[in-house]
Amino acid sequence: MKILLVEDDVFIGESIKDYFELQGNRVDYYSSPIKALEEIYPNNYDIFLIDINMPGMNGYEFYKELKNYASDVPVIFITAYSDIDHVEQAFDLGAADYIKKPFDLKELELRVKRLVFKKTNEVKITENYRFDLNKLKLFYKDEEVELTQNEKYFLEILVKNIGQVVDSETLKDYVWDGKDICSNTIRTHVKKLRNKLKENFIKNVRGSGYKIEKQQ
Amino acid sequence: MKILLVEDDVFIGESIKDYFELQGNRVDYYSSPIKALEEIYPNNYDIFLIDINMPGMNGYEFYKELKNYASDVPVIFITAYSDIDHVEQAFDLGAADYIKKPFDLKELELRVKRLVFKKTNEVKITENYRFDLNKLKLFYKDEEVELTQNEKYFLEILVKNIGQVVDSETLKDYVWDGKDICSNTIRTHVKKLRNKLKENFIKNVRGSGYKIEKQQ
DNA sequence: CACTTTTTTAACATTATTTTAAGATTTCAA
DNA sequence: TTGAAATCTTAAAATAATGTTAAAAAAGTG
Repeated sequence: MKILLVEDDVFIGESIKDYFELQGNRVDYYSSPIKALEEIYPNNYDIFLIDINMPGMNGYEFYKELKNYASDVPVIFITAYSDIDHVEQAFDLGAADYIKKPFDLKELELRVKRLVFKKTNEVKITENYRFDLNKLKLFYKDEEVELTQNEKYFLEILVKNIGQVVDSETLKDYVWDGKDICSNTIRTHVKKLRNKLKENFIKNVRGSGYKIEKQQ
Repeated sequence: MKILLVEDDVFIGESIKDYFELQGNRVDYYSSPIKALEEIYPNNYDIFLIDINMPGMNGYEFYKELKNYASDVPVIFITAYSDIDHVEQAFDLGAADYIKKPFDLKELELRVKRLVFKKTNEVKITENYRFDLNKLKLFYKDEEVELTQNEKYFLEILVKNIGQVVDSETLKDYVWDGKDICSNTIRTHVKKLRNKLKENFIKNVRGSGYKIEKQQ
């Protein structure tokens, strides 16, 4: 799971980051929303944790920006306020949840898990293929398909967005962590991956990116 | 909005019913899940509000039944428990949300509204065709029509100005980013697009440009 | 270090899309 | 009715995106 955390109180921020990283998650922590906007690809996250009261740009405005690029990523607003108006504003913006300070980290974990692991962690790709989003493992009829690290990340982001196109900027950022790679690298990886598959469920959408078709 | 409410505590049940009915909604309230199962048609509701701890049949079991007939209706579980096992069980079942007792009715309202009035950015073009302005996808009766990049942009600008003529300067500027293209290019694209459609909703307005007629 | 595996690059092949050109058809007004 | 302008249609050329292959570079392993 990859988390974007934006919280101006560095003590709270670091605590949350440590807590989730200890459980094997990836946490990108920013204490300033402005800085975050400059550096991130919103689509790469499973969830946003955003403080509402921050200097420079408040959490609502910040989320409005993110939403343009990642309308499907759930957000939990962290707030020191408790009045219903703030809750309402949050929900109007499409918030998935909100949590009031001070809170127990365990409670935050519950709320995060509730949103992120909405569905089962195994996603059915085709009749025979399924992908385990926790263990990043691909199975063909109960038999594991051996994947390299990059292939795992590649499938992870595709499976997370199953039915939707994942563009190459998102792929670069997610699989290669923003590193500058040659234009061919993605294509070569797709080729290698396809070679390992008995059915080619990795579809290219010309001019946009790659996707896995959603089953019905 | 039509709500199914199943809650064994009659005081809470009636309060919720009154609250939502005051706002012009219809609420079918049952204090017993067994009774509810005998009388209702699950598919008639926009949302289910289900208490978890009920005598006779708990909320999870009750929802499992409903789900067979109405898998798309979102459910909010009402619970007095706060431990993770219950939350997990709820979400394994596909719960859209849960809310802990005691809660503010306004908060429940916000959570309900968020689920029921999810905003979409889909524009109806004809009886069978609709266009998603977020994802730039065209659908014919729930089936996506494959479009090339330029075709997507072309439809986007037409749909955004539905009912109005879009002149060729605007088209050039929007689809081709101002690039100098031969006078025939637009026509060829229109032709290709029309070939993909079962109904021709792209009308030419001689001397002006193209438009999509507004539905009523 | 020597070996294997994985990742990246480069060069070229293939395919899909976009654009152009040129003839056919439609439309509208004189 | 007729001619010019606009639009439609078709095919083919030009361009751009993706696919393929092999080999070099980098990373991991004992």
